[in-house]
Amino acid sequence: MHIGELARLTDTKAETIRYYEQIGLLAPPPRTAGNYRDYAAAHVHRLRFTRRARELGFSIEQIRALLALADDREQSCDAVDAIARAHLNEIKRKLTDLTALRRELESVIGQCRHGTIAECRIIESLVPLGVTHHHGGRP
Amino acid sequence: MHIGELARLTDTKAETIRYYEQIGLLAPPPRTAGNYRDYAAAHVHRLRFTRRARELGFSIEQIRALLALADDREQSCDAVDAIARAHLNEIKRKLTDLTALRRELESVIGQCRHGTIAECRIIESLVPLGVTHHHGGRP
DNA sequence: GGTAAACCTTCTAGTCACTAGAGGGTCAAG
DNA sequence: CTTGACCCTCTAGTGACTAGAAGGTTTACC
Repeated sequence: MHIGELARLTDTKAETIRYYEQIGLLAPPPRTAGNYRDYAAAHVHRLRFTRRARELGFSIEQIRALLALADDREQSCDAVDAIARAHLNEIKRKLTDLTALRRELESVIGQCRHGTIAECRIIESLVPLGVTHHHGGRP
Repeated sequence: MHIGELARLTDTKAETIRYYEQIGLLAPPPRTAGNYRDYAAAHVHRLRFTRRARELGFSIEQIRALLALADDREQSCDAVDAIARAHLNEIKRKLTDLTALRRELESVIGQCRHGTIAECRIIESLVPLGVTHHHGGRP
């Protein structure tokens, strides 16, 4: 199968597939007489795995590790579990940060009285300390 | 004041300050005889504003707009409000996505029975459709 | 056989917001 | 007069792609 069909089957752009090959995430397929990449079912499987992991937010390096583990069928599943848990912790951390951010931004926006910039509370909120504009004024 | 002191006062690396100057976010200060950047209080204010906005997740382009608005003191505050609200919506969207992600990842991890890779539910969860490995097997 | 469209190839450079490093210049203290 | 802390410019790297240029291949149709 050509790269376009693999792209369709995995919902991935052809450029991304070539990029994955370039960084060694997807094995280079054989080429046709016309130098076209010639993929087989195993590539579809591998790429679907990769894309699904990306959807779940795993990094390329994490996926590289997962792919290596997935091939060693006798090995314990614990290493996989560890990668997934590490990723989950990262997501939880981001959620905490974003939630704090939302609260803060909501508070900032809630103070808007829709007056002029000069009395804008949002702008004021963006200056952390008691630093004020001195537009030609004397300090 | 030299770039190092501005860096300390604003909790920003000197490289970042030079970067902000390069992209036109911070006005180029005058230079000393020895070609050192020579900052004044206004720069501290401006950079604090910028850094605080970055902490709140505003993009450089949003900050560029906010800075332009902040200088026009007669103008209505609504444009500022609009930028902040747009950003808040973006944050809410990310929170939704990330929450869904956490749920999904928790479910995936919860299925781990700590056996071998061959029977690993996490690995299985990473293959979206009913695509299976055929390690030499006949399809 | 000709040709046009759809597909493929490689290579390069752009995105975002910095960060790191090379290779040098300046300045104050001892 | 040298040491060390600071500063300068310029270039390249990060992650995970994405876009575009300039060309080659295949397929469908006349």
